[in-house]
Amino acid sequence: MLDKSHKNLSCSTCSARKDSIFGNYCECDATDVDDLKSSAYYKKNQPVFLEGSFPRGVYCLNQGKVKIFARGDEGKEQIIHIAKEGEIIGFRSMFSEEPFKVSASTLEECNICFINKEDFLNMIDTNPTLRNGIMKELSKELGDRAMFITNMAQKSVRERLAFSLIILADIYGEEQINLTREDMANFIGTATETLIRLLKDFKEEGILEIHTRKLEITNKEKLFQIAGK
Amino acid sequence: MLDKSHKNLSCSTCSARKDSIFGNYCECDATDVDDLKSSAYYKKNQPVFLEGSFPRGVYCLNQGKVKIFARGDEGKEQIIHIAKEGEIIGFRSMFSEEPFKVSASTLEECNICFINKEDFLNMIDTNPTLRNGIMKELSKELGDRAMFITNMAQKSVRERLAFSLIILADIYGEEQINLTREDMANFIGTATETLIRLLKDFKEEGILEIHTRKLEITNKEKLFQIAGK
DNA sequence: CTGAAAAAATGACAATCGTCAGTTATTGTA
DNA sequence: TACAATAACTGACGATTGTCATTTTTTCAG
Repeated sequence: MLDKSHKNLSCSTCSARKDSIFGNYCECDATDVDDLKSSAYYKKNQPVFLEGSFPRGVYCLNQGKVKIFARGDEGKEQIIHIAKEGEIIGFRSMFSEEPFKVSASTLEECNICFINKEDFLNMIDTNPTLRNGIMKELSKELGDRAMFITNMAQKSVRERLAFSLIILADIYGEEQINLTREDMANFIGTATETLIRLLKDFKEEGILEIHTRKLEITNKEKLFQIAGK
Repeated sequence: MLDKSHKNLSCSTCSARKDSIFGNYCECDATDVDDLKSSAYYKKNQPVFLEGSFPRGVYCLNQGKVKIFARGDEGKEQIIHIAKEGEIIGFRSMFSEEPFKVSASTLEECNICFINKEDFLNMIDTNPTLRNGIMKELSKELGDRAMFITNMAQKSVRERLAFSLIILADIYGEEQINLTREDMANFIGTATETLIRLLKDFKEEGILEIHTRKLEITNKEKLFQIAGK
């Protein structure tokens, strides 16, 4: 499944392509992108890019999940987003011409392709469909963040956990949610201990089963109820 | 200062123009925009656009401040952003082709210009400089929101108040901060009562003076200290 | 397979913060 | 100017949630 050779990933056979901006918006041949990109294997917990540095290009996730996070004043991580197969990450700072405001780090073993800044910007300039796709993506995300902020500000930790589990279940799809308690707490915006206690509550309420690190949602309906709406 | 005639605002004499995307990125003549836009006078607390509706165009603030807010499950407002003179609002949903995720409402008397959706999209398509400006703006905002989320999730209400006062002081510039306690609480993400108590604390600590609704910051240095970094 | 390190879990405790209920002050308007 | 409506403020109280300290479990490298 995972290709550790760093070489023979191809866009034309990329299983993540259909979920990606390229798949949806790029009329151009997959091979066009193929020629430009390079691909690499990442181990678990390996940085992809770091807050403060300047982008040299964009990353397209072929396989695996990546956390996007900011750091608070005391260095505590706040996970803003968890990117999965098909997503392109790291392009925002390229447009804003600022250093990265966030860092990205793999949550599991990953295959990630890389497209050079110049090549990517060139694609954007010459391909209106792709460009519109990117603008759409940026705008959509801004809307999502508004909701995220509202949830953070107004919901209790219990409600936020329910809400976040729904999001995570969606990201992990068929798989079981697989995050350290610390990462999960940093996504929800709470202390690790509080998260653990609430997970136990949820378990006792029959909402989920805990298989050590992996979580299995058994009553999604109730999660919606707790999350509110 | 405020023009209630709905008619004789001109981009070429617009004092907000220099702070706007148009001023910075649009090589085109101000009169080009002039011909397309219409302008209107808004009373205090008047909606500009509403969550759930579809955008018909974009709004350019000539005079006055506008709050951008989402609503939580119980209908409580969460203010995401306060827009001031020169800012363009309402264009995100135009790109995402979704209904508005947020609402906008005037905080004071305003003059606001309106540009039709088709005309604006046409400008974007034909003017790469403007387009890049918009993309830069979208990306920058996404970075800001990541920080906003982190602050919401990790800072205490006291720290958030300090942080928010710094932002508000910047938005209000020479003027004194002028918001209802409720709006301010909805910006910080706390209960109105808590906000009032903390403002009193800050006053006693010599950080600000309260002139009923208006706030005068007297010790910005200390605010930075409390906000953390 | 084993031991060390990392992660998960538990308990005790205090403080922050939200809620409710009520009073005082301010604003806008007839 | 007075009155109603809105906003600002105060007090009491308890629940939620964070912190610290410690134990148990899991993971992983040698």
